[in-house]
Amino acid sequence: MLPMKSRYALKALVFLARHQADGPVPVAGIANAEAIPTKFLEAILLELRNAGILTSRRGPTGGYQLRVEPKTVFLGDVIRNLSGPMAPLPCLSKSAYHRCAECVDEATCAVRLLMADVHAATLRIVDGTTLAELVARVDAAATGGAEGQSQRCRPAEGPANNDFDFID
Amino acid sequence: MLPMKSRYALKALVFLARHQADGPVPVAGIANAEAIPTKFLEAILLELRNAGILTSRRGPTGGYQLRVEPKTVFLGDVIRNLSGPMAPLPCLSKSAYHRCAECVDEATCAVRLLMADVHAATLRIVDGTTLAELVARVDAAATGGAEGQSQRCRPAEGPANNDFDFID
DNA sequence: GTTAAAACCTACTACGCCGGTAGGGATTTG
DNA sequence: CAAATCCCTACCGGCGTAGTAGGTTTTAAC
Repeated sequence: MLPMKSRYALKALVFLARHQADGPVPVAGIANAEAIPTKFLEAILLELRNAGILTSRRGPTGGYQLRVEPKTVFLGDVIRNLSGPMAPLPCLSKSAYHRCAECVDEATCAVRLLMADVHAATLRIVDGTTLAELVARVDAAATGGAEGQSQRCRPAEGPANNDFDFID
Repeated sequence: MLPMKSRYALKALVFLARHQADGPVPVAGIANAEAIPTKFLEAILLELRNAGILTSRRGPTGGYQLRVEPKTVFLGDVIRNLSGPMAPLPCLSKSAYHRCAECVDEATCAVRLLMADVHAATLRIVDGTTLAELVARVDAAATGGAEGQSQRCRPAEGPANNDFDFID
């Protein structure tokens, strides 16, 4: 499960990308629009600011706004900053690697071999998509309707087979 | 993070696939070989038996063994049986769907659009790989050494670009 | 038929993390 | 100065994870 922190952060960033021209937006404004607990969002935006993604201004007419262009914000970095590394196994994390206690031989660990692929696939998506691309995709989903649903952030690799119907 | 339950289960299944010819294997044997807490593994194997993947025999010379062929065991089902649905958002789960409370419009939810791709990519791997394929891959990693590392469970789709170096 | 090995079952628990809340302090505008 | 806003520290309840404890039942071997 993607933690609420990261979910709220992504929503707020999309919102801020939309309102780039409006100058600083106060926390309460975003919280109301996106149905996010205000105080919680406050802490989240602070972290995004410390991560260099947002700038803030205090006092009346203050608020938060994007510090950098949406096309330079990689969503993987957003998630990582707020919720830490997303490796499915400690031995697959580069930033927080540590050996699995129970692992007899890491090189031939079946779990690791499997999850390495999952991890790589996840990273390819979240680190291969920018905030700008995500906003564009939301727009496509809103205006395009059905055609927005089948659209992807990146052109699908290989044969475009959306024909799997797995359960979860 | 993949829960320990699923990790242990995968390890045990690989072990059992290797020892298919030996008849029933007692829990303690697997636990010792794979460095898994015996009582915990006991509960896990019981669940796998209830899921129809293993059979058991009681008494001396008893133990667990695979009920079905390794190539019919999909790893996604193993994880799902032990740790529940693996959707990154409740609104992406088919088996346990429920609407996100904070989501204003599901069809245009940015978080959902992004995570849907992640989810699909994950399912393609875990539901597209069988126990038999995983065993084969462990073998390749063990004997082949370096060439085993770059090998995938399935032929890579599209251009084989392993050239991303993301952090987590 | 006794012993022992194993599966099976129920209950309990310690710990950490997640998702907040509370309350105030600092800064800036009007 | 007043008010709006960001900023900071501290706290907390609930839940899930990763086990442990302690038995009962079945079955094979002697």
